[in-house]
Amino acid sequence: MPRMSPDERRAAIVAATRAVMARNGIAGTTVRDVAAELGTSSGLIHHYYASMDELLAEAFEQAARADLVEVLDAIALGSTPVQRLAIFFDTYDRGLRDGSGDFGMQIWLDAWAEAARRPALRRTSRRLNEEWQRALAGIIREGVDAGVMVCPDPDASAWRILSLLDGLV
Amino acid sequence: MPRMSPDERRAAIVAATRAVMARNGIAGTTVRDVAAELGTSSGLIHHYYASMDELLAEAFEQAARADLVEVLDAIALGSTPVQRLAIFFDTYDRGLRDGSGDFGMQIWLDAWAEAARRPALRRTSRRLNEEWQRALAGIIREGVDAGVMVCPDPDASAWRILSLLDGLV
DNA sequence: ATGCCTATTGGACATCTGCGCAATAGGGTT
DNA sequence: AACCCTATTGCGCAGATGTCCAATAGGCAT
Repeated sequence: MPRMSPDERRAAIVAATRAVMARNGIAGTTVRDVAAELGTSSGLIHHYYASMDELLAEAFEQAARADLVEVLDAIALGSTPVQRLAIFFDTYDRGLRDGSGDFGMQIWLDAWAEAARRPALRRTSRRLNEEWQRALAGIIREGVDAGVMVCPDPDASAWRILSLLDGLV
Repeated sequence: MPRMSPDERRAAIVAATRAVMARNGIAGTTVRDVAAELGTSSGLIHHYYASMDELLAEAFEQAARADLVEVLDAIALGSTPVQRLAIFFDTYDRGLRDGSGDFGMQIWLDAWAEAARRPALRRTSRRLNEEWQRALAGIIREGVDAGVMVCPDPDASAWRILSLLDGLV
């Protein structure tokens, strides 16, 4: 109800959307749910976000990027490529158990399923996935350059490893 | 339009549902879509299936079981456990490329996402998944009994292997 | 104080969904 | 040919959803 600056309001809307998403899944997140979570009217959401697709994409991006940043920060603690790779697997594993982060990997399944109907969400999901791949490929490339790993095609290997990890959910 | 026997009609409804499911995904399959695909009225669907959930579960079961049977048939051609395991991986791999079968693995993602809202579909999905696990565990157990494989817990290993394969999509 | 800009409201609207029901029509039996 | 059973119709209902819009109100500059 209180009047907020556009930036604050946008942030509050996305935060409320993330909360509802974590509770009901992406498909179960409606404009009215978000408005109720926020304690405002539903019209306000559309004052800041042109479409629900756009809002869901933004909320998913923030949620997914938070997990990515968490893993990247943990990786930065490793001093060698091998250490960093070990930390990557360890943090990734902990992240998908929905323990520390906002929620686990279920949101990625939702995102992939909803992507068929929501163009903005599809683009965001695809972009985030590529960022994960780039991060992992970077570690492998470091290892190859340092001579402690052997991998003819780090990019392809990164894709395959991520696929395996995702499947473990 | 033509009058059909209950058995024929039920089969026709499920077939039409599978067609729509393959085209629009599980979430995008509505009663009216199925009726249009079938060339009948929407009321007819409810004359044979009490709920949409039930119909989707039945259609998913038939589609998923078709893939399972295909793999099981291929496995039967192998003479040794090792051969059978190789055939399993090979056929599974071909199946998920949506080449031969009705469609690929996308239906499993849809099923998992929709399972949150549709109890019957959730039960069916879970049951089919267990059948896959049982099939794979059976092969491993044969290998262990024959002394050509070593595995302390075939059931757990089967789950893990299936997770990995699913992730590869 | 006055006035303007805009954040915020609350509901209307169109669409889509699953579902149910009274009426119709087609075919097999007698 | 008369009849009954039921497969089939077509529409209506209630609920949910995304989107839009005219009206309101709160705060900042003047």
